[in-house]
Amino acid sequence: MARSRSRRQGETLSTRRIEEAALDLIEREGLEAFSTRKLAAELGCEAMSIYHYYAGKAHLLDAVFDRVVDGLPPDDPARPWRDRVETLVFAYREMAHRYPRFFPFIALHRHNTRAGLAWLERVLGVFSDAGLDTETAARFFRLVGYYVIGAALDETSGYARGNSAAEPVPDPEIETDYPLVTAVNRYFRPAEHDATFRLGLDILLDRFESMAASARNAGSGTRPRSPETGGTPRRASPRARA
Amino acid sequence: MARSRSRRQGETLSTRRIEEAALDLIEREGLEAFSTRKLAAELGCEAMSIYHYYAGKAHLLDAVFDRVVDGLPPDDPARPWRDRVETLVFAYREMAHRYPRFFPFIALHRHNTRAGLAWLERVLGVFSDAGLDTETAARFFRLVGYYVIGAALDETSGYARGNSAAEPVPDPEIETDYPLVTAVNRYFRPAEHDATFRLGLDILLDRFESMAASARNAGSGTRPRSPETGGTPRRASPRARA
DNA sequence: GAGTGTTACCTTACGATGTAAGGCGATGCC
DNA sequence: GGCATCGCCTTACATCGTAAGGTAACACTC
Repeated sequence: MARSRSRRQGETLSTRRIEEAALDLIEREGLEAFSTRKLAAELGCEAMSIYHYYAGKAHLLDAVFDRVVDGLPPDDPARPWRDRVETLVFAYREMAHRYPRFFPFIALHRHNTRAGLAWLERVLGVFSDAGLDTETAARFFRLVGYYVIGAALDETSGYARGNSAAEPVPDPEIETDYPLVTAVNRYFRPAEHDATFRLGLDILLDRFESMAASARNAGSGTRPRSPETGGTPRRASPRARA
Repeated sequence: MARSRSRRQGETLSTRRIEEAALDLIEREGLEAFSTRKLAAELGCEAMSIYHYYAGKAHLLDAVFDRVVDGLPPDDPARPWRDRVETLVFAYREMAHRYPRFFPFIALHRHNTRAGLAWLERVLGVFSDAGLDTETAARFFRLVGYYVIGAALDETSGYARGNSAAEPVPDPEIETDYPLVTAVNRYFRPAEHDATFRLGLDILLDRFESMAASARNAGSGTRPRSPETGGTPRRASPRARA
């Protein structure tokens, strides 16, 4: 019978095999096209066999999430602060590029599993070690996160996705009606992604670093006070600070 | 017959009625739970009736996308540059908060419809008017976009989504094993979103503005040269520029 | 080695989904 | 009055997640 096929081949199921096949299938066919039945076909088993290992499709995807996030690199507290952030940030971005179809799931998923929390804790550790108060570290952690996730999403899913759009505005019309879009398109090519990403990241980290520096200068011996735009960021924006 | 029910009630279908009901349903039940059948039930018609107006579900969603993006405010070229960006940026963010369940669709969707392109053109117009070269304007447009979209996604979908996670790590465990996550949680509450968002946005726009200022000072009469980290952003990051 | 559980996987079935194919009454035009 | 077009419906199908329950192979105990 087909019953013992997999066992005959020594291809017994396992969470590892299932999750790797799932990730593979997602990257090949996309997250929306991914189904337990297709996955089962790939694994040489029936769809319901997967439910022996996971309570449902969502739980399987959670496990894939964990597996990917768990693969992110560790932090090395011995190295300079900025190297540490950049290592983690670029590793995250590379992960997004390695799993572009699955990445939106990661980006929009609650990091409330152990692997997710461990990753958050790691990144928070680096921001904490920069020598600023908890609030400033927390805010920068978050806003750098906004930036990195936004960038990774846009690079992997933003322009590439052909979600549908029956009539994708003909090129000639774009050129005449949307001249700026046309002019700027040249800097949006994948070859430019690195440079653009670097630029924005540097701006954010520069500021964080200069705030840390001025906090250090300000008061040795005093509690870290709320520095520059740190403490309670003002609502009115601080125009050009030339 | 039920046939003429809708016509009796004077509730004839129309793209407008369909799209508004769709958006409403999506916001009530979520994007994934949205189906043409539920929408039809809401409209008092049959599922297939919708297909008279749209080639498919994807096209309907495209139309909803267009409708929402079309509702974004115009630009007022008479006002100061920074006010203009901020108006558009905050309007975009408010749109995300008004349609939190639909927003991920917008954020990850190609802006290749007329409404999408018009929006891009509008925002690009503001960045172009700041007085920097095309490349710098293009890069800042993009990286500010990364930031804003990342922030809006995180604020609306990031922490709120209970996508699944069978065993959501018990709080006591979080407190002992992930102390930084715990310490920092206080600054991640919705009440803090405004302040955090403002902080990051200001950092990015400050830099753009100061680059524009130094470009103006540098050469009146010369072509706008590539200023500061503009032209070809260096790979090696420019450490603390205290 | 017979009996008893447990594991690992399968079969069947159900309700939901997107949508292709085609029907049918009401309206508009000649 | 004849006929086309419009607006909406009926039916049908493939695909999806998964509930319920089965069953063969193995792991025990006695």
